Amino acid sequence: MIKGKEVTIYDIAAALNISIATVSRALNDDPVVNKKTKTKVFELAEELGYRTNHFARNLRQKQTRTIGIIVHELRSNFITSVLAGVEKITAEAGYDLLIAHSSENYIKEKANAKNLFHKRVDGLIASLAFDTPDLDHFQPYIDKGVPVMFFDRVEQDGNNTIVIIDNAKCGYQATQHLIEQGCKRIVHVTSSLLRNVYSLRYKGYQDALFDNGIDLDETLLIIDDLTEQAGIDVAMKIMSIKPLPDGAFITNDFVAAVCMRTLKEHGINIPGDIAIVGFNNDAICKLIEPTLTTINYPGVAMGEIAARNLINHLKGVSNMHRTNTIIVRTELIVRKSSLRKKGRLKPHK
Amino acid sequence: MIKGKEVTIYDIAAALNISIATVSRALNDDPVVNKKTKTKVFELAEELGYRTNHFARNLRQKQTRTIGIIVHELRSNFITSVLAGVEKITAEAGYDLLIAHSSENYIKEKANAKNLFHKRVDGLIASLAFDTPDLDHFQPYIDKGVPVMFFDRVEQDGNNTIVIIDNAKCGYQATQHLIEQGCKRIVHVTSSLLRNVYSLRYKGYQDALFDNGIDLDETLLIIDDLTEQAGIDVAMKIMSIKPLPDGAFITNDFVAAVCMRTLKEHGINIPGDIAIVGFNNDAICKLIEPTLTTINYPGVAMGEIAARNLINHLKGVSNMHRTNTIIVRTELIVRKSSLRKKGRLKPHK
DNA sequence: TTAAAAATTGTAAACGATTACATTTTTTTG
DNA sequence: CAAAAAAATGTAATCGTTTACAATTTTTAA
Repeated sequence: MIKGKEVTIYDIAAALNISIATVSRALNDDPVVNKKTKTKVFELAEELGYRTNHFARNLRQKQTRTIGIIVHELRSNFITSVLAGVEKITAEAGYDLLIAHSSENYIKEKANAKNLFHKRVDGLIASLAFDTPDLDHFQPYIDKGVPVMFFDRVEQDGNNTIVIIDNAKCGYQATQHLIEQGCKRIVHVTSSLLRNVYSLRYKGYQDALFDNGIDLDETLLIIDDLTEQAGIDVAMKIMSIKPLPDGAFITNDFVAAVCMRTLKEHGINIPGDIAIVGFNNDAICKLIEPTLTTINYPGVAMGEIAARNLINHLKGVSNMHRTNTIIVRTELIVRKSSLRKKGRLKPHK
Repeated sequence: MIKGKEVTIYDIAAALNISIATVSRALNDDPVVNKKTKTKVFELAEELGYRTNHFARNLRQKQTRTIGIIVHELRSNFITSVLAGVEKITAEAGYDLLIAHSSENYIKEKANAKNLFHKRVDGLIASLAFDTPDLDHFQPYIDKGVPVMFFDRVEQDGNNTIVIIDNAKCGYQATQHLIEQGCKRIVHVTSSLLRNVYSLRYKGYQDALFDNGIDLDETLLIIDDLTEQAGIDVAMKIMSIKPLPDGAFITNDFVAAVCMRTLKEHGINIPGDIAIVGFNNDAICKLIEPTLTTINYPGVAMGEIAARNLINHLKGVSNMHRTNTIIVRTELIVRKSSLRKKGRLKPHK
């Protein structure tokens, strides 16, 4: 391999005294070319350090073999899991992955959508930011026929293919569990109700209360962002409510953990005074004290499913637009932070 | 914008009755073209939904405007921070980022290196897997003159540009701190000593012991991988040592947290019986009990620095090969898990 | 042995930009 | 007003593949 100069199929063709067409076909393992020729081409290519020029290829073939993914945040356990799942599938299928993150910012999300569109990704996977009000910025993809797959944070207008969990059910389960543990005044700590994930969990919370004959008390609803400070503020707010709530369903494990720490620092017993359920099943759940009851959120699986569907669609194996909504299984994992009635449910490992 | 058909500079040229050369120049904001023409081109491009064909451009210009990054693991706080830093800088500079992860596997790392090489990234940023024995798989980059920047997990053979922390110093500080807290038999829990980060921390540990006149006891060295099970095993191993060690320097916060939990479950008091220092300053440090003393590891900064240096080099602003080693600042953050002598050092917030 | 069929290879035109060089148009200057 | 200088535009080659179609070579069958 000679420094600087790139080897092209012309070099191989010249050296072997055959045409570039044959070299190209050989390199692509076209069954039409003679096996001996193929071997010679492969060997010489290896020897010369040939690498295909993807730009020439893509220019000709009009496809990029690239998938774009827009996430609302990079530094999140859940998102990293999704990315791992997506990466696994796309890599296996020979696609590149272009990752963009919006930092929960609609403006940045729009810019990312535009950028990836101009980069001509063959398909897009996206999870929306907190404050994304509509899907207009994805319209160019629709117009050009580029498939878009939304996951987790979605708009449920019925026109897109989405991979989600049953947030309402999760909210219901979490709340129901707290009620079964004897809680009557349950705080719900969540984030922007504009986002499906939060509004639906809230709905599940409301339904569970209703089904158990508990009146909805809107003063028990606390909205926060997902920062550490939010966890502290939430704890302070909870303690300021009189009489003290006896349960809390917090839609994020990290916030729940910070909140718990703060409550404990103020002498509140968990689950004795307040039983707590989080959301996500992050690693911290098993490390804090008491261990945190939570909803297990299958990040890797969601990533794999989104990527697989998208790629199958691109390959023409299946038609994404027929399957509209994919719901991934979740589970309530009961740990000590919510277990008051010993023996009624056995704590999950 | 018409569905299906891509708009090219030919379309714009034809519509405006000018040559494609002028359109190309206008689009690139070449000062040579008339302002009025430029406006017309821009407006029509916008109206028709023109998007540059990066393949045609890159084919012609022989550059990809893409940076590759190989990380040893995706699902890690530290790595995600680095990625966030890298992404910020590369995005600002208009470069794409291709992310590959090796899952701590040398074979996969080699495959990734090869793949990104064939994708012709303009530059590469990499952190090595546990068991990577040499840098041969990066030789093609060197041969072709593609700059490679290693960070964190590196080989210090002196030929590459690397961004690291002073691991030996960190190891020394952590150990010295434990000694100052009265520890005499300090366990060192770490990972593959083939990797610089771990071997140097071990060296720092040894030096601190030596400087304090404490004999090195090799039975107090425990090697693990970084899984949850490892944390449990480590705890069991520590408890089996007689007499019980009175301190532990564990080179990973997560392992330290799991280990602490297990020790506590077995009735061991922290820091009373065993004082513990972790490494990384992950979010869990402040959430577990007692809060974990650790070394703050500046992930975002390392990512930014690596990316900035690489890009400056690519732009010809600076020559990477002149700066060989960049050392990023770290700090010991003292929390409760190691604080025995009250008042000697005040616990960090 | 030879015509037809099958296998293999070759020719040349895309793909959509950039850019050196040439040409035309406009402005400046004496 | 004409010539020179400056500004703007155009022509055409190039980047490295893929691929429809044509041409050649080899194999098969009668």
